[in-house]
Amino acid sequence: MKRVTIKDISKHLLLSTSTVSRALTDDKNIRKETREKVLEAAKELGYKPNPSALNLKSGKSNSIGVIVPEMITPFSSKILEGIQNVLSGSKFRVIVAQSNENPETERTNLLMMEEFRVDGIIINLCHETYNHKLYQEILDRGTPMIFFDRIPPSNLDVPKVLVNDQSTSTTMVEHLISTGKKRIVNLMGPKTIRNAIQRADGYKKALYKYKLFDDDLVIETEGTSFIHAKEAMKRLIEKGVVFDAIFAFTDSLAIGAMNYLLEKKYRIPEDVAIASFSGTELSQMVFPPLSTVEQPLVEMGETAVELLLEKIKNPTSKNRFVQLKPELIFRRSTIAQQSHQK
Amino acid sequence: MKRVTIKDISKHLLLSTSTVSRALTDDKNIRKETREKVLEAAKELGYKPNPSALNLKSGKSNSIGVIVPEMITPFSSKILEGIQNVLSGSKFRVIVAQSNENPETERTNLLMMEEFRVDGIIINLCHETYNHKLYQEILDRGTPMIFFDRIPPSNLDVPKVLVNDQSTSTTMVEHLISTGKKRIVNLMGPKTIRNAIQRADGYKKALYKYKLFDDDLVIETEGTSFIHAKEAMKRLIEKGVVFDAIFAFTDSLAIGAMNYLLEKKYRIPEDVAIASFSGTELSQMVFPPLSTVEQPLVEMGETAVELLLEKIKNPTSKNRFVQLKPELIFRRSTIAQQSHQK
DNA sequence: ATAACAATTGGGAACGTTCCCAAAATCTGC
DNA sequence: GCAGATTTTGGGAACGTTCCCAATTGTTAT
Repeated sequence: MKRVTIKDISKHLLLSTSTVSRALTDDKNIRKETREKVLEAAKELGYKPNPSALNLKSGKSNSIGVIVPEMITPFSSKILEGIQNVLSGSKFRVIVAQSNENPETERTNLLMMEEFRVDGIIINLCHETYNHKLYQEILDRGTPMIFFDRIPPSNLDVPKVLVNDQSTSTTMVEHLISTGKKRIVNLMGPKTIRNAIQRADGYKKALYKYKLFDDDLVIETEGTSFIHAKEAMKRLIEKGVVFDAIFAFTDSLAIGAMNYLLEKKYRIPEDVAIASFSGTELSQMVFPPLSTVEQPLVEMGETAVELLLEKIKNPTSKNRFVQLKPELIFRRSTIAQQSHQK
Repeated sequence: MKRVTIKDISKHLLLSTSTVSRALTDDKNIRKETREKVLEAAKELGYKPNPSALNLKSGKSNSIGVIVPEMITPFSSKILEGIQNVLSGSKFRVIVAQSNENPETERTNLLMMEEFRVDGIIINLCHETYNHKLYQEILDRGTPMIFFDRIPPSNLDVPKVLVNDQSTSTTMVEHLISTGKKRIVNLMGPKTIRNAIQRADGYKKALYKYKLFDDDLVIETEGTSFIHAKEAMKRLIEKGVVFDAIFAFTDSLAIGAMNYLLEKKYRIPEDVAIASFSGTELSQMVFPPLSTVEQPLVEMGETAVELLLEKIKNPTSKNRFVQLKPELIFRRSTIAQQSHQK
């Protein structure tokens, strides 16, 4: 299975490899007729450039690394869709790795990508601080990185894409309040995730404003899976906390909580209303469908690559911080009637 | 950001590049002390081999392409987990592409991977026949391919991994029958997917056996998303078909159908029991949780890479066809009581 | 027709490795 | 102590490309 190389073309046409290369790279220093002849022969012989040779020459791998904490929910899938949208047809390939919510795995993935000399990395962290030093090192060694969704603390000056977690959370919690709920639980994710804290802050702001805040209402989960939400709900109920609504950190947590409550014969939303934050199909796949903060995930992916391409093109460009606008979608988990449904 | 090369080491130690290379590749023709000296220097200088150079030399890219129809459900994610399990720590990198259930995109992905000279491709088809010729061409040009889950017709002699769709479906449908259901709908996927037909065959076998078959009970969906299931259910009900159970092609379809019915105030499983086929977390994320045929997805991924590595090592090895054993899990969507739940 | 210049082409180094072959160093046994 | 065998090292081609520089061809103005 010998592959056609530039040399094969040059032999076939009795031209030098330089000339063939010129034709293929659209160099101006070549006669039109020659170029056409070469392109024709290339097509006829089925020539495909050898990426490794290109990479070796240029020192660039023409590939972009994407690291995500998980792919169990459609969240990352949507982001990837956005990334592919921008990159399809370009010279860049995408290499994807999952950290499985484990900072050590994230570390391995990062080093693997760097070793592979990707032209840049797009990453959604799984722990706010654990690999902080490594990010800086990789950046210093010259690989640009873009952060989205779960971003690092602000003392790391890097391009970022995300939505305004705090103010959007406030709005969503105010919606719960507007439906008459007074005892709203914040099912927050682990504190090692920045957004969990941001969204909790937004929640608190709303509760303070309406003088509804109570420490007992805030409960932290140990992880981000629906199972962790069930555990947390169990704890909450055993503790005897009274509540009539839940604002959850993500769709998965909201779903775990909702199922636990349905099992215990609670009515949603009459007994307990549930709102979440995410933007994945999951919120529509359960019953009743969830009111949620729908983040523009595809757009987030697109934006992230664009920021990266900008950085690759011009490494000294300023680090931009793009904030996207999420949409609040009200569904039956907070509103009993059929109206208002998307 | 100049990277450390073998030449840097050789200059640093006043050795030839050949010797350094020998030390690094664990060649026996080298003095122990020399090797140690080199390895130490390599570590000290932070040497990392340049993959492109390796690839150029060997003609291999040390990467494996994985093509999946979608990543909205956790199905592909589980498969990837298995693939990563086997490959992590190996020299192979994984490149993932989604076909978005579009055979044309699948085609582009395949050609892209071939152009990138992946060492092999692991694929889950999105259409049984559309790219049939291309598979053969790629195989003929020397890139091994492994098929899993949705496989091509048997006239393509390739390694495959899957579960026994037909007989397992029969068993699951018999479970529905055993709970007293008599009008069992087969919510089958599109006929362009082999497994949809296989599972439908298994379904039919069970219904024939108990003399319960009725053409009206079989309904094809236009796609594999939960929305397609809702559409199909709407059609079915408008047609006036009476039914008391559903056997769905996948979790997503089952969920779509279930939500549609919950919305219409059907009780699950009392009015309509629902069973599906898949093995993803989705079946546990909904309420009531779904009885489903749980496929060993991680194992399926692992097996697929193993078959591929076998093929890469020995291209003329026989094409194996591995059939994995799924597990039937009975949950509340078919059994009202709390017992029997996993 | 010819010098001067522009357009086009060819030769060959370079990217970072491996590996074949030859050279050098070391080790045998007598 | 030396021929011959063996171990260890170095030189340099090769993988497929690009790109600099030089060589060739074509064009223009005198």
